[in-house]
Amino acid sequence: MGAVRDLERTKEKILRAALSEFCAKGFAGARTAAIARRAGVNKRMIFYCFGSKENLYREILWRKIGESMRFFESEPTELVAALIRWAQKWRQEVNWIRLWEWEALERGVRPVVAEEARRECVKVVLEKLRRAQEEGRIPQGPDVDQLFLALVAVTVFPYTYPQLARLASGISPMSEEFATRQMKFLHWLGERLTCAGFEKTAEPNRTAKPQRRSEVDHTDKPAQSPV
Amino acid sequence: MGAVRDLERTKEKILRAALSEFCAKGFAGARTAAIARRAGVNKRMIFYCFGSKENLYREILWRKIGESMRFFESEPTELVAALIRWAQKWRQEVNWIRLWEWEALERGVRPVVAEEARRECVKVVLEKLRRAQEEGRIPQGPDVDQLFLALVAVTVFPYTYPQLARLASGISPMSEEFATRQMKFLHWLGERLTCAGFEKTAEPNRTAKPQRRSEVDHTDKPAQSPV
DNA sequence: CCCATAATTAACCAAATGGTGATTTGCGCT
DNA sequence: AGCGCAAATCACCATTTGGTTAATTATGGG
Repeated sequence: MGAVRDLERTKEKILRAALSEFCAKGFAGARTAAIARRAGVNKRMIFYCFGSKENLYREILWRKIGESMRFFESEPTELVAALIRWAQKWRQEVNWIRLWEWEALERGVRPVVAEEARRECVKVVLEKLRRAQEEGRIPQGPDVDQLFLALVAVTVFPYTYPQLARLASGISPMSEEFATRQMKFLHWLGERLTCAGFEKTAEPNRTAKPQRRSEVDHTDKPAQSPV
Repeated sequence: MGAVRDLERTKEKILRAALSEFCAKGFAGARTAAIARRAGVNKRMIFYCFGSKENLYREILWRKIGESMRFFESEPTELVAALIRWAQKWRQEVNWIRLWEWEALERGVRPVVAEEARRECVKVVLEKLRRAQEEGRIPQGPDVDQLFLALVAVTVFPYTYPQLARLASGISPMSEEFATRQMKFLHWLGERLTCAGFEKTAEPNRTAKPQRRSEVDHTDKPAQSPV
């Protein structure tokens, strides 16, 4: 086995360990010694491989951002489906959310890494929403920007503030039970947002017309419906 | 002026400075030396007054939680109004949001301080929602827990992830422009959520609930329970 | 005015931190 | 076998950290 004295392998081990550590403690709170211990590697190797704690952090952000971009690119256009899909994604990627959150808190408004890539990623989703709006699949009323933020907000929030989610619902946001309730709510919300009277204006309209019910698979399949 | 050698005054100065520092850097990132400098006070005084960094932090949480509870108690029952009111509140209390967020990240799911007080605070709002639901002022469909989380989510999100808000909208979430757009969106959303397909039975019934103010306790124990 | 006491300060400390220089160890090659 | 070189280790550093010991200064009461 080439596992001894294999630099690539060592790098991977460090990256994996560093991801956990950064997710758990943030950049400032993370300890290089702890990363080394978790990785089962001499602390010196961190600096040998990545030069500095900062560089290591950047490297991890790059990787994670790449992943998330790939996710958004393959995301379904139908609103309820997207909501469900996102919620599931966040649930199984709490670490990524935490990383994101740490960064917002520690680093401030300007992304330290891959600003362009991120902008691109967001733009793609916004574009989809805009097209959906033009084609009448979602209401014309709201700003797509704001709508997008709201959709992400609703799905991500319980994992961003697990404390509050637990206080409100009485159970852990990581539990199956919570996920079920959330799905149910997201369905309701999605229907609300898409169905009633979006043909013309955002005028409140009494004709709550049941519309094509979106098929949602709770399993995390690719759910392809590109563009 | 009695500003010289006044312990209460000194405490206040420290608390104010510590609030900024903790909001900016979190607990781990905050530096006692920086707090002292900001407060224009000898570092030793922090420990003289509060015993430890940890205690100082707890004290601040206590105060802020008290504030937020008072806010929620006086909050309007009408949904759109509540949305608007919350959004405005968050906007002018970004520091409080940050503190909250830091805590979620650094301290984990279990509140370190005032768990009971918080639960009470959430319960009050949930109760209002439930009543609104019974009286038909908001739809019967959704779980109040989930609805509550979603409402908070939508209003708080831009300030939680200013990076993303900026990427999506192109402007700073702290700008006037953003606030305007958000208000417009919240109106739209509120209408959507309340109007279609149920009867509106307006009954301006407001019950003021007397609230016991908790005594500040430096030795607040985390109320441990294995999770 | 004096003195006990409380508020304030200065100097200091042990532990921990990110980071390095020097050294050893093992793999691949001839 | 022996050599070159990269991978891995070890011991160490300068700095920063929360926290403390002990000295100093003001204040209010007698």
